[in-house]
Amino acid sequence: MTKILVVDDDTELRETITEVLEGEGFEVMSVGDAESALDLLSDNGFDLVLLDLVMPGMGGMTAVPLIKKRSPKTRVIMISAFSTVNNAVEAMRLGADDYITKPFKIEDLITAVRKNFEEVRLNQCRTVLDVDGAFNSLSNATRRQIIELLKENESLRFMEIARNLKIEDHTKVNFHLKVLKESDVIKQNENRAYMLSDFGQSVAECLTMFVNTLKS
Amino acid sequence: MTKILVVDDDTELRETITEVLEGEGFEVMSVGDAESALDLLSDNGFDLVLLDLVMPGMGGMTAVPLIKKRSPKTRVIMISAFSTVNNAVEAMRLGADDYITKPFKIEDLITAVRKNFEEVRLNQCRTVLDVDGAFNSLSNATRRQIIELLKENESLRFMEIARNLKIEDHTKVNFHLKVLKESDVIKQNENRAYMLSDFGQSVAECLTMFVNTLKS
DNA sequence: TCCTGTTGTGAAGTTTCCTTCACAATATGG
DNA sequence: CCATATTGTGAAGGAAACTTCACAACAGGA
Repeated sequence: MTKILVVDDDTELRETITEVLEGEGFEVMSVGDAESALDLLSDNGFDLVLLDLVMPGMGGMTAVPLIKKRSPKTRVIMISAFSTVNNAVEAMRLGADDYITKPFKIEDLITAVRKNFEEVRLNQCRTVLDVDGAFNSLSNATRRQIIELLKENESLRFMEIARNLKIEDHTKVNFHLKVLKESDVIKQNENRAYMLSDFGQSVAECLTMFVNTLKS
Repeated sequence: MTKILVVDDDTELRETITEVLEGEGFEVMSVGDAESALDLLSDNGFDLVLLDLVMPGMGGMTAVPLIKKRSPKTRVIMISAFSTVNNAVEAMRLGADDYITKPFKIEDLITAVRKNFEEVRLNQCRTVLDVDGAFNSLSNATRRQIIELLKENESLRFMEIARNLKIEDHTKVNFHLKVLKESDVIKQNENRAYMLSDFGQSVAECLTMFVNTLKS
């Protein structure tokens, strides 16, 4: 269930937005000022905040970085009646993920909300998969050795790797090579020799960076 | 079985060394020139090379970097009758791990060999354990999220973490917190709130570095 | 040609990791 | 003080990762 928090001092508008979004299947809460919003955010995990720019007490511009600090993965859409390019840019620089101007058609709001969720999902899928693959490769000591070996050596034949690692059972080596190949860390050239892929180069660099950082 | 390669043009000395080291329980091969040594090294996994500095054909000084490039984890002990400080320094700079002067007492040779193996083992134990722990922590997506959360937030209570991750089953969170605590990535303060340890700070930095590198 | 070393596959088996469940000790607010 | 929320433990089951085994295609050298 995706949770949205509406922050606006205009009670009527708040209720309208709440009803509409609940009609779209979201779980919505709303508060009238930024301070209450921040309190709520620290406990409950909201996915998105609709934040009014101008409010009594803390304004939206001040609230954005605080929200982002407290709950970094929560998306923030700024809503403003006093729209200038500068305001919009400033809000985005401070961490807002989107910016829409009042008055807005209710469909535009829904569109903006959906768009932001899609972006979140896309981002997560893309990089999480890559990072997952990389860490999966690196979580195993044998595979780390293979990567380091290939970083030193450009390209190596199967048995060269096996012997260098002093692993008797060649099928064991084969298993890990397969894993590395499936996550695109290594590839085979026309002579069946193994070498790092482009992605593998990055992973190898990260690995040494990592080891160096941990040593110190 | 630890394998040693002796490279020296003096056949008699080679045989002596071979016998002694075999008597000590090592598996020893020997060749009379650096070129043959390099051929052998690419296939078989030697742990240590005893390398004469002066030989007909390729000299030891030239051979050291080639050996290290071909087989980075193999230790190289340089042996020289023409010992000067400069030679020794240069050999070490080129990648030799130790340097002993001819003539030497046979015990000194054995001592040097043993010392080098111990260093290897120590190094491996030390850093491999740390790195292993770190990668073990990072190999799991939930644990990565926890680390990122704690990187943003300084310190968090148990339920704050659970809610932020949207994990219903709190014991699951507890499990991963335990793993992280056991590998010294996180710790608990006096209020039972969780925070990154010093080691955890490094790990967290590595993590973001890693993610950034992979994104590009 | 045969033989040996290389490279590979798929299917057990084994271990390690992760999740879930049942239960409990300790706060903390009303 | 009671009720509820928080925090924690250990054991049992399932899932995923790793290892081992049996077998085979294929190349190159004697």
